[in-house]
Amino acid sequence: MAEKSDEPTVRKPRADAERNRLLLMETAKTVFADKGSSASLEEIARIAGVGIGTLYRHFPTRDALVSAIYRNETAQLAAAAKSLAETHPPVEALRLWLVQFVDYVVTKHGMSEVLDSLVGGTSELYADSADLIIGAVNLLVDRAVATGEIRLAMDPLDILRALAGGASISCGPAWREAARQLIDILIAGMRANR
Amino acid sequence: MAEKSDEPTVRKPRADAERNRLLLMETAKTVFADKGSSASLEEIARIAGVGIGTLYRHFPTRDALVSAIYRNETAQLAAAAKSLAETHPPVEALRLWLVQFVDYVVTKHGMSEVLDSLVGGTSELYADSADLIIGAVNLLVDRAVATGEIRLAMDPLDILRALAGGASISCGPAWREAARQLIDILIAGMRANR
DNA sequence: ATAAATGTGGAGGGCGCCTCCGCTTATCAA
DNA sequence: TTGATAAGCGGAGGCGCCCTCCACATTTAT
Repeated sequence: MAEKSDEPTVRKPRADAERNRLLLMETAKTVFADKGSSASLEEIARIAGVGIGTLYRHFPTRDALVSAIYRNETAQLAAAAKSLAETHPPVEALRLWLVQFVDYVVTKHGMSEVLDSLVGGTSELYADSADLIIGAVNLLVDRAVATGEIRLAMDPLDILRALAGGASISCGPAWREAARQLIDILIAGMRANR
Repeated sequence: MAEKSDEPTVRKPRADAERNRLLLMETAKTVFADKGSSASLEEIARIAGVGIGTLYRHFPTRDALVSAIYRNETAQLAAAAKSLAETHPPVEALRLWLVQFVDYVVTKHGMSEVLDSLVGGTSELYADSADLIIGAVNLLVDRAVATGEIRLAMDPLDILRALAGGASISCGPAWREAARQLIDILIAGMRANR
């Protein structure tokens, strides 16, 4: 046996396949940004210059495509929680991260798939990305609760739902500003020191 | 001229037309409740036993249909603001109304058209319903601000956006509970007495 | 060079949206 | 009651999108 010990045959993935995958993701990112998340998948394939079948092979569902596009950014957002936690006092870190979260959501202007993926909870496909976000917000909230600075009688995820949901209704820069105010109000409302 | 002075001919609206209009609204309400807001309009027409053309005559867009269905309930919700304002202290009235607002939204489980109509702002069709809601929340917030009990540095509508948006992501009873907590936190955060 | 695995592309069936227009039915005047 | 006529009905049909499927092309490994 000249193969790897556990797999009968391992073959280098075809070069054209990987090329098409990346091409589709780039094209989709542009088109989604232009036309919103409901853009036609056939149009994306057309613009990318590949057949519709190819798109579906790489991304069996619309969600899979969207998820793939934003996986990196999502991971970054989650990572930011850690670094904020290390460099800021608990409540301030939480506040800053929530602002970043809103910015992240707003730039995807109303892509309900993205939101569902992060905080909706039903989609299996997104489990990993969602876990990252959930872990991030829990880390920050737990820290702030541990110092006794804030109290929280609800799932932190629901705060994200409110912030993200607002964006899905009134997306764009206006919500960005509104959400900042909202975050301040929420933080104030959660503070334990009356 | 035996007719009205300004109109050449006024004729009683046909009885079957009005019948079909009501039938469609009832059917649509049921179907939307069952299958969500993206249910097929053709299916609604089929179940109602009318042609698709008839549906489109009465309700030129999906929004028009949804809007017609919930116009009454929306008006009631708006009216509740007035009666709460008369029977409760300002902040409590606001809190109670927000709870009612969430209940209202949740029962339409994630009908983004409804939400857009109320707080999204772009749709012309809903201007009247939206104005009612905007008037209601402004009334309550203004009252509470006037007594100095709360401060608010943002458009009250944005609070509704957050509450309604959350429902669009995580609809159902779970959000109902979460929103109640959120409302309490918001009220606490808006209180001026530190 | 050749075999085998891997990936491609687009035709095709299904469905929903919406328009258009020939036909039906209710209303009104005589 | 009986036309005349406006008002309304309904569904065929064009379009676009979704997604599957498979004959064919390309790549990799031998």
